[in-house]
Amino acid sequence: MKYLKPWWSDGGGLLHLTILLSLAELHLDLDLDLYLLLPPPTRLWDELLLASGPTSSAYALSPFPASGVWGRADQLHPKGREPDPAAESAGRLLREVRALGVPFIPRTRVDAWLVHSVAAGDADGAHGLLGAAAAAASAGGVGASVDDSSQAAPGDGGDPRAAASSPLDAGEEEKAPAEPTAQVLDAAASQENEVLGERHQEVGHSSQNEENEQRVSAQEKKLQLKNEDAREAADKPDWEAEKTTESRNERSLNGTDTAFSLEDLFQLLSSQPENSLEGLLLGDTPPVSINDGMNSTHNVNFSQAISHDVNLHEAMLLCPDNTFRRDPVARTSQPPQEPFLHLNSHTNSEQTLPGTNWTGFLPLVGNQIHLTSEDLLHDLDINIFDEISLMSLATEEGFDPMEVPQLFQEPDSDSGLSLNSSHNSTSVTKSNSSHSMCEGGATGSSSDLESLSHHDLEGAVGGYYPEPNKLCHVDHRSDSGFHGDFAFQHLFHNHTYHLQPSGLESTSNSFSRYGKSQKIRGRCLNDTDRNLSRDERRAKALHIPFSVDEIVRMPVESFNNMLSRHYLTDLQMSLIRDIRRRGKNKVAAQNCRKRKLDIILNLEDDVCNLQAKKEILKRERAQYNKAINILKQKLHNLYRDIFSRLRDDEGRPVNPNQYTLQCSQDGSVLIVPKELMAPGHRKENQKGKTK
DNA sequence: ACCACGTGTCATCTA
DNA sequence: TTTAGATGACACGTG
Repeated sequence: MKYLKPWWSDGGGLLHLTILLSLAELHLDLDLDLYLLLPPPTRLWDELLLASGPTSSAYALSPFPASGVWGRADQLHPKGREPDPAAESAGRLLREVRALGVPFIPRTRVDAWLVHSVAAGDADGAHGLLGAAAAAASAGGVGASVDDSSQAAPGDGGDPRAAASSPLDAGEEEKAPAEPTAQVLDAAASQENEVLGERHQEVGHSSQNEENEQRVSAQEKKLQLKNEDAREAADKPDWEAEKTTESRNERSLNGTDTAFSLEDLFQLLSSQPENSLEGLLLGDTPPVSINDGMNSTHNVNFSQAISHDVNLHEAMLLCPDNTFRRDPVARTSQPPQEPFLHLNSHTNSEQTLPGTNWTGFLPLVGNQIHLTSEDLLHDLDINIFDEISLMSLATEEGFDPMEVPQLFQEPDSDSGLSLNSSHNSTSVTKSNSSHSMCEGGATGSSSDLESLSHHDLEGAVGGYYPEPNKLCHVDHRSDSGFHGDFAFQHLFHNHTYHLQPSGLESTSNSFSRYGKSQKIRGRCLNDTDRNLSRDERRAKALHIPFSVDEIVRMPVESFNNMLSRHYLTDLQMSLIRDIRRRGKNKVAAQNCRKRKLDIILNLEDDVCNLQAKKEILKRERAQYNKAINILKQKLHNLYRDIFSRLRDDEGRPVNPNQYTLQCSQDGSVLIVPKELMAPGHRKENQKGKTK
């Protein structure tokens, strides 16, 4: 899992769309629909392209005509390629939509979106982005898929309406004509359900109103059932509730799920009076009957809905005319064309800021999106959201790194991180809890940050609740409602970096904490986070502006210069130094072990070589001994032969026991009596006797 | 459950 | 004296 963080500054308003991209999917899924709003070319593009690979169908629709960059993401590479007609068509559509102020939403096959921050007082800008994004998504052709766009674009002459007819729209949507841009604008103007009826009249589908009513009724039933499930889950212990959730997930995957869905939320939103979103978010709204389009209706409290994992994006994408529906059959039949929106209710707390009228854009989206059970498969890792929230802070204006440790502070570290959007029993974004969610009561807590809080960040300055406008979070887990400070009560645990004077922790503590974090990491982190080292996640959490690799590998001078060039808090500085120390030591330990291993291997080789030499020497020794014995035997035989032939002066045989043979330097051989072979005199005696 | 191995980390030593 | 590197020891994960 890897997330990219596009941004878009719209007329002074700043809105962050933090996107979680399953880059693994990018690699695996050739039918990926990826539309991003990014100001290319940026490093993000490189990352995206690098991650997505040449086979992915990532599209980028730049909201900036001035950038002149439109087209497929892989064609937006700084190297520069010719944009394909489909992308140009989509770009023209987007420009038109943007010029008309129609909402636009990037249709992205992502694990999750996070509408992070909308600058206060710039509601128009925010609406422009979000609305435009929604419109683009509704246009379908823009966000459908590469194939879709490429099929529609070449001949449409840039007509956005052509692109607006999404092949993805299946079922009832296929009955409805493609919604032209003008109608998108109408949808933008319509912020209440009643407007939707007008829109349907315009398109000549008055009968849809009746259908809508039927769907509303069905959704009401559905939500009623869901509320019952929620109540049941609330009464059950955690593990049982979890089982219930899993069971529900399974049902959802089978297409029979009646879990609270996007349309539920959207209907709820649409049914709310204008400017009531804030009230909704505060959880002070009465239950609303919602039809899920599947013959069930539910009374849903908005706070409950939010807490039940309803994504704001999802809400944005919902069609207020209730034409939105889920079509598992169509999804399975056309998997590549299915919109793949994994949505979560991570909203920016700034939505409650004055001047940000979220209700203005939410109902603007007059698009039809049918969620698929596949959507539910893509869980959102809570850790990512944790980090997204933090990273988003870093990009916002007025971000103070000093706040980071304070952000980590949370009164109840065991309450579980509520970023676990998929842990609620009625989550529409069903998550695969097997790999993204923690088990147990503290489910959803970010192991990453939890490791920080529980293991490394303890003792840091705290007691501070982050400013609401700095965070974006919805507690999907809470069944108790949607409180005004919901976004901050569960977002951060005691995620504080433990700063000691030495920057180090005692061995025992660090060991125990390390072990705990390892366990938590293994249980809670998704694949990407699991691949991240602890320091990497720490650095990410503290917004260290350097990569761990840089910190570790950088030469000392460069490292010091780097530290001096950037304003870093003591906390960050301490973490950086710790990261560098640990990284260096890690490399040193690896080198040391490698050396040790090499030494051992060399010694083993030496032992083998020496043993081989020893064997050779043994064999040589044996051979030499054998040769010596042969020579001795020969010499002995020679002696016997010589003495057998020797005769004394009287002609008698010479006794070899009494005489011996001596070779002189001149080659002559002497016969010397043994008793005369005294040291120092033998030579002379021998010579004299021989003579 | 036990063991071997690899790895990260810390404390300490060394150049 | 400071510092980066080396290394022993410990804890943990994994097969």
